[in-house]
Parts: sequence; C-alpha cells; structure tokens
Amino acid sequence: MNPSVKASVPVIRRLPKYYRYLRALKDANITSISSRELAAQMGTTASQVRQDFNCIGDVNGRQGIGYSVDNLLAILEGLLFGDGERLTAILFGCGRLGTAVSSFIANNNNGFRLIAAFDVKPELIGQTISGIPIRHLDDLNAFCDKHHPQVAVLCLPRSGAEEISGRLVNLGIRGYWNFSHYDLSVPFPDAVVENVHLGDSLMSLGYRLRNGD
Amino acid sequence: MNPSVKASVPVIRRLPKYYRYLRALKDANITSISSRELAAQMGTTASQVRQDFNCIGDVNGRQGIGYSVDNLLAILEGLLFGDGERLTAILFGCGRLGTAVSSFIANNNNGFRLIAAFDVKPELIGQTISGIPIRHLDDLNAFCDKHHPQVAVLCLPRSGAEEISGRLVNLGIRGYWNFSHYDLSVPFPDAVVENVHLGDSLMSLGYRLRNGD
DNA sequence: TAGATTGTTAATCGATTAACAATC
DNA sequence: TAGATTGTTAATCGATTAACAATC
Repeated sequence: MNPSVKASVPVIRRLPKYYRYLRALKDANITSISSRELAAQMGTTASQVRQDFNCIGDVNGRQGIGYSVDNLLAILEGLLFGDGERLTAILFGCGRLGTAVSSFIANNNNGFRLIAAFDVKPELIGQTISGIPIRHLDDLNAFCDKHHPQVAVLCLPRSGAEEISGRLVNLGIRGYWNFSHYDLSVPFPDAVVENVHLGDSLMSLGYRLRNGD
Repeated sequence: MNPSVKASVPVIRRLPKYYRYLRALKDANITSISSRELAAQMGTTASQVRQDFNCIGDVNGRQGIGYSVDNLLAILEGLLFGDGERLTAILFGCGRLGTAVSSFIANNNNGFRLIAAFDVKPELIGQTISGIPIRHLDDLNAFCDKHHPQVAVLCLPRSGAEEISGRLVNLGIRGYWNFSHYDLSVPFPDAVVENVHLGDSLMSLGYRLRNGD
C-alpha cells in the first residue's frame, strides 16, 4: 500500500461491490482470488482491481497466487463499517419508500444504527418502523440536542426535503443519504452527501433506450 | 450543435437534473437563463453547461442573453421522453420498495407506461399496484409473448433477481432498472442497465464519513 | 457602443488501462 | 524451474475546465 494514495470517490463507490463479491467467494469457501478472476466476475479489469486495492490498505497480495479473501474482507469491513461502532442515523419520512429503506439502515450489518424516525402524519406518530418508534417532526430539535445523530436519511417529497434541509443544517449532522428529488448538495456544502435520485435514474434509462445508449 | 458529438453517459446522467431545474425556472416565470446562472444554481460550471448543451441539440443560445428556458425544456423533453410514445414497463416485486417505486413508473410524466406487475406471493395476486393488477410470475412468458414490454423494473431480493434475470434474457426486454443488490450488468451485456444499489450507496456514505470523504 | 454570453477549441485534470520488473 | 500474479509506473483515454473570438 502506498499510504500517500488516497481513495478517490470513484474507488470508494466500488468498495461495496468488492465487498459483496468477496462475501460470495467466502460463502463458496474460496480462500484466495487473483485480480484477474475477481475482475472477470465483477465486469471490470484486473488493472483497476489492483489499482483500487493499492489505496485501500495492506492487501498483501502474493505473486503467482493472488489475494486472501479473508484479508480483503477484513480490510473492507474496517473501511466500510469502522471498528464496530455504528453511525447513528435518523430517518425522515415513513411512507412506502421510507419504510422500504428503513430496513437497510436498521440492518445491523450495514454500519448504521437507526435511532429515530420522523414524520408529520398524525396517524403514523407512535407507530414503529423497523422496530423504532415514529416521532413527530416537532420533536426533532429536542431529540438531536439530546442524542446527536450523525447521519440523516431523507425519504421525503421534494417540498418536505427542502423544509427539513433548512432545519437540519445547524444540528450537527455529518452526512446525508437522500432519496428526494430535491438536491441537497448546494444547501449542505460541508456535509458528505449521497444522493439517489430514483426519478433521474429512470429518466436516464429512458433516454438511453430511446437514443441508443 | 455539433451533430458529430454524441452525449456521453455522464452527460446523459445530468440531463434529468437540467430538466428539473429548468422546470423550476419555468414555474417561476423565468424565460431566459445564462449558462453561468444555471451552473450556479446546479452547483456546476458554466463551461460544463455549455459543453453539455452542445451535444443535446439546437439550443440556440444568444450571446449576451442566454438560452430560452422553453426551448431547452422542449429539447430535453424530446430526449428524455421521446415524442409522446411512452416505453412500456413491467415491474417485478410488489413489496414495499416495489410499491414505492411503482408510483414513479406509473406516473404519466416520466416517459414510461406501467403495463404489468409480477410477484409470487399468493396474497398479492389480483391486488393492484398503482392501478395495475398484480400477476403471478407464472404468467410472465404468456404476458410478454402477447404484449412485448420494453423495460423491466426489478425490486426484488437478490435471489429473486437472479432467477428472473435467467428467464428474462430471451424475452425481448431492451432495458432494466434494477434496485436489487444483485448486479445485472454481467448477465445482460446487450441491454441498457441502470442499477441503483441502495445498500452500496449507504455503505459509501459510511465510508466517507468514517474516513473523511 | 459596451457589457455579457455563446459556441468551440485548447489545456488540464483525473481515472482507467497497459506494461513490466519483481517474485511467489 | 516455469508459470502466474502482484505492485507500481507509464501511457492512454475521457471528462472537465479554461480561454477567447464571435456577436447579440
């Protein structure tokens, strides 16, 4: 590992995919893998695999053999999930999308711990979502003052996301995972933001189908 | 427009975002916009806006003035949604994610027409999802033979996606929009594929928070 | 006219791919 | 040893940014 080489965002985006493939290899009792084989399975190149591995840690590849699956998994787990302490997360929006997404966040194996969910619909307040009680948005400030959540997940319609973004900016949230159409990149220049624009992705597919990729 | 310049995938991915911002401008009765102003609102550069516009059509910018919002919208609508005919789509998986996502596909303004939804759970068959009856997966072949859907949307757990992918490959589907963890890029080399890996995106956010972007 | 802005070419930047000596 | 594969440097490719003449 060259410690001066920092993983770029494109590399970081590929790490979960490596992790998934390596998990599958481990499940198949494969203990060692070459960059060439892994690349073939993932649909990339051996060069890219080796370049990526070069900036994630001490991968200890052995010439003529390949990499230890267990060692790669240990390295990736450290990077993706830290050393055990999960990031505390709060969810905004407990509709169908929020409910579906909550199971990702609440899953113990994804590196997050869901500690609260917020909505404004009276009939939802007090119900639970992935085992967490749904709070009214009015309780947000008090909750954050007390528990200091690190991550926010937004599953809100656009107008809701806009309103929340204005309130959240001063609450110490370090990163956002946003499913809204509303683009949070601008209002939160300092936070880490991952946007998944379902609608945008759908429209891009349509474009590529209509215009031949 | 330079007709020899074809929009690259990164450009295509940005088109829906232009479209959203331009819609907002139109709603605000703004009829003209410069690349500089649009870039500032979208968090990009004027150069990129002009380069992108250069390969999407006859944008007819006027020096000293900017672009006509209506004209840009007309061009983007043509690209993203074609000339009226929506792409026929079928949905796999009518759970919480499928239900949430179905409203995107079924929305008349996104360029798609949802014509069928499939699941295997007996209690779901015959129910409706976004106004479309849920069919049993056993009816898939007969349905495709008759209606020739163009697009498939997969909201399935990994194992389901793997099984479906094996069946779909010969059914004339031209593109996929995939929310599963399972990566369809390899089994469908010829189709246009958009993957939205919710779990991968979440893990990337975690990495960036833990390791400082 | 003067200021602003386009369209397009050139320069830069960064990511991917290729190459290869080292070595298991 | 011979074949395979790494780690890393160099080459290529592509996307983004800068620059600027044309002109509204």
